This record gives sequence, structure tokens and C-alpha cells, in this order.
Amino acid sequence: MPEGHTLHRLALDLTDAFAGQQVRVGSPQGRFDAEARQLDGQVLESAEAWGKQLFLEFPGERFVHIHLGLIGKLAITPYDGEVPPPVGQVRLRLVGREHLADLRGATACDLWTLEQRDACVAKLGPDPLRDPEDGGDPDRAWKRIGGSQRSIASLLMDQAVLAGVGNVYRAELLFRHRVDPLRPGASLSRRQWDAMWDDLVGLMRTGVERNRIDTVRDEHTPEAMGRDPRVDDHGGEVYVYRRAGQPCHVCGAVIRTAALEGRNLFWCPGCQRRYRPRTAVRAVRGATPRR
DNA sequence: GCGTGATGTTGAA
DNA sequence: TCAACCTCACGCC
Repeated sequence: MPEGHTLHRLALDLTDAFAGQQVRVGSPQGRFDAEARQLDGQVLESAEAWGKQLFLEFPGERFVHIHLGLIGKLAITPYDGEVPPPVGQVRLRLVGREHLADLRGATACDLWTLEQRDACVAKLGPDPLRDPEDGGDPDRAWKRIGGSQRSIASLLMDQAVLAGVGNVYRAELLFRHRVDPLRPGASLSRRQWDAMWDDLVGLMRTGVERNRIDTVRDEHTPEAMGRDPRVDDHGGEVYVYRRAGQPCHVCGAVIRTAALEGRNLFWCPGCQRRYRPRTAVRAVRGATPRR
């Protein structure tokens, strides 16, 4: 689940469930035990997301830093009376008045100082889910993208360029703007980038509201097109992500996939026409066709 | 029931 | 470029 929308949604849900309360903090699995002991019984002051990073603030400028990675989950559940025993490898457990939260499979769960938190945040590009004055300024991303010969597909996934975008939003954003994933960042116009950013803000806000990624426009929904809704663990309605070999909802061309920097890229060869620069010969690197 | 792959990142080779 | 992290839904038996 974890692109930026998941972490922002978790921050909201954690705030509702725990903020302002004394919480029991534990690490049934043990790997966070020493840190958990220091926080046990303290008030959870706030929960905040920056891109895919999640920070839980405790008194004394101490922050639990969580990064879910690919397979991590943070499950918040209400309980009534007895607290159920942990199931599986629970790295971190928070117990409040009415809810408990269990963290499993995360890449990172650390107890950080304010300085460590600030250093992490300082390395991140702007987050479309944050206010422009508070970490969500698209100009900062454009400064990196507009001058780069790297592919826009690579740039969008680079958390130092843009924070919170993952493989699904990348593929879908490029599709919605009919952009060839391998185009150099510098070949985009400022106007085009602004349109992409604005779109991303809307898509990701919808993602926070629905807690899933939906990117198809009204005219391409299953209801509008009379097609079956998507059924898999991703769940959202999308144009190209994990649809390789299937027909494009818009033009009918067969969706393609290729590995780029270790991640699967998906695009429609009909809607996202190959970009060819006017002058220089473009070097195509790093993309290996598959299937 | 078992094997696979996945919305991510780090650190070693 | 690849293994590791260590979860969970899915397809297939």
C-alpha cells in the first residue's frame, strides 16, 4: 500500500486514535524494545507524514521514525476491554484508550532526535500532499527536473526530487499527461510540469480520502465503460499500472511494461508517444523490454 | 497448502 | 545490480 497517500492517511488516523493521549508503547518482537521502554506511558503529541516518512512525536523532541518500505503495514484497530495478543512479528505496538496500532514488516522504525528528523526532511523533495509553504512547493521539484537529462520516470520516483510518489502514481501520472516515461526531465515545459503537479495533488488527495489509488477519469470508470472493475490487492482503478498485455482503456493499444532501475514501468504505446528530440540523437538507456 | 511478487529503500558486491 | 527486509494477497494445486 505504501505510497505517500498511505502515510498521510496513517498520520491522520493515528492523530484521531492517539494524539494527546498517554500511550502504552511496546515491541512484542523485541527489535524496538529499548526505545519503546523510553516512550511507554508518554503522551503521543502528534503524527505527521513527509513523503513516505512517518513521524510520531513524543515529549522532549523525540520522534519515532517509521518507513514502511515495500511490505510494511501499520494496522490501527479499535479494541474493547481486553487488548488482543500480538500476531506475527510486531515491531511496534501502541495502545491508547480505545485503539491499538501494530507495525509489521517496516524497513525502518527508529527513535530519533529533532535534528535527525530535520536532516531527513531536508533531503526530501516537495510533497504534493503538503502545503506549498510547508514542504509542498512544486518550484523545488522543477529546479531538479527542468535541468535534468535523466528520464522523467526516474526523476518522479526520486524522493529527493519529489516526495511521496511511488510506482503507481508515477505510471498513472505519465499516462494521464501522455508523457513518454523515458523523456528527459529537461524536455518538459514548465507549463507541462505545473499541470502534472496540480494533477498529482488532486490524485494523491483522493488517495488519502479513499485510502487507495484511483486515477481513471469519470469517462473511463468501469461503470462508464461497462467493463469489470479491477479486483486485486491494489484495488484502485488505474490506466496502466500492472495492466501489461491488456488493452488501453482510452485507445485500445496493448499496455507495455519494462524494467527501469529495478522497478517495473508501465505505459501505453498509443497514448504516450515516443519522444524524439529535434536535434540531438537521444541515447536510450536503462530500459529493457520485457514480455 | 505452496510459490510468487509487490505501491520501497539501503547497503554490499 | 542484487540481496535483504519479512507481510500478505493472489493463482494454482
